Amino acid sequence: MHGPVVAWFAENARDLPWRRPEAGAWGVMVSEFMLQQTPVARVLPVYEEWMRRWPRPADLAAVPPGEAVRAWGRLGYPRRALRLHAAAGAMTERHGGEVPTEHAHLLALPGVGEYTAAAVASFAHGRRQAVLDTNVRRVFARAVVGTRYPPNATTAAERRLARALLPEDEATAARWAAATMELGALVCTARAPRCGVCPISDRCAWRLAGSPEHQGPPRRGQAWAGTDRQVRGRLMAVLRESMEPVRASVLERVWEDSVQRERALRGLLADRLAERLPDGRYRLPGA
DNA sequence: CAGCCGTGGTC
DNA sequence: TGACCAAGGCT
Repeated sequence: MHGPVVAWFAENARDLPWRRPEAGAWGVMVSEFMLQQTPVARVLPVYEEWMRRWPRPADLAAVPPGEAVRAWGRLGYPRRALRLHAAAGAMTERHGGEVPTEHAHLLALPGVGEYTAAAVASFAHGRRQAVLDTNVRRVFARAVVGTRYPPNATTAAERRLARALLPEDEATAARWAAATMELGALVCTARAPRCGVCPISDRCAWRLAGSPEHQGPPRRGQAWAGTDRQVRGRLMAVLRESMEPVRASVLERVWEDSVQRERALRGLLADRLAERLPDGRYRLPGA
C-alpha cells in the first residue's frame, strides 16, 4: 500500500507552514507541540505569530515562561506552552540552541514524548522513524487490522506493525510517515471516513470485512462541565488577558464554589502556570 | 496505567 | 444538542 499512499500524498498534501523549508527544525517542533490535541485550523495563526516573535529556541528561552503561556492563547492545555519554553531552554543550554536530531535526545526534552520525538526526527531531520500518532494508528487499524478504531492506548503490537511497515530507505520512510498521517487526517477520519477518495480502499481490511462497527468498550469521552479543568481554564483566561497582576477578588468571580475554585488555583500554582506575588495578587509566571 | 490536563468546532 | 473529536504527555 506504500505506493498509492505516497502518490496520494504527493498530490494532496496540505501546504502547511511547518512543512515549508523555512520552518526549520524549530518550526516543526513548535508545530508538533501546538498540534498535540489541537486542530490545525486553530494552530495556524498562533504558530505564525510564535515563529515571528521567537524564530529560534534561544529567543523563546530568553523570555519569562508566562510570555509563552500568554502567546499560547486559547490553544488549550497551557502546560504545553510551559514545556515548550522549558524545552527551548534545554536546547539552548545543552544543544547549542539547535533542535537535536537523535530520537533519544529529543525524548529527553520536556513535553516531548514518543510521538513528538519521532515526528521531529522524521519531519524535521528526515530520519527513519516510525511515527505513531492517532491518525496513523487509525489508518493501520482499518487498512491492516480490519477494525474501525485502534486500541485506546498504543500497544506493542501497533509499534511492531509500524516498524514493520516502515520503508527501508530513509527518505522514503520520512515521506511514508507524513503520508500516512495526512491520509488519516484528511481521508481516513474518525467519524466519517471518505473511503470514496481513499487510495487504498480496494485493499483496506476494514472495508473488505464489511466496515464492521466498533467492538468492545465504548471510547470514554472526557468530562468537562463542572470539572477542575473548566475552572482552571477560566482562571487562566483571566490571567492571560490581564497585562497587570490580578487581585484575588477578580479571580473569585470566575467560579461560585470557593472550595473547587481554591483547589483549581492551588493546582495552577503547583503546576507553575500561575504565581502569587508578595502583595497577594496573581499573574502568569514571570510575566 | 487510568486519569488528568483546555478549547472550540462538528454532526 | 450534547457527545465526540483534534499531529499527546505525564504521573
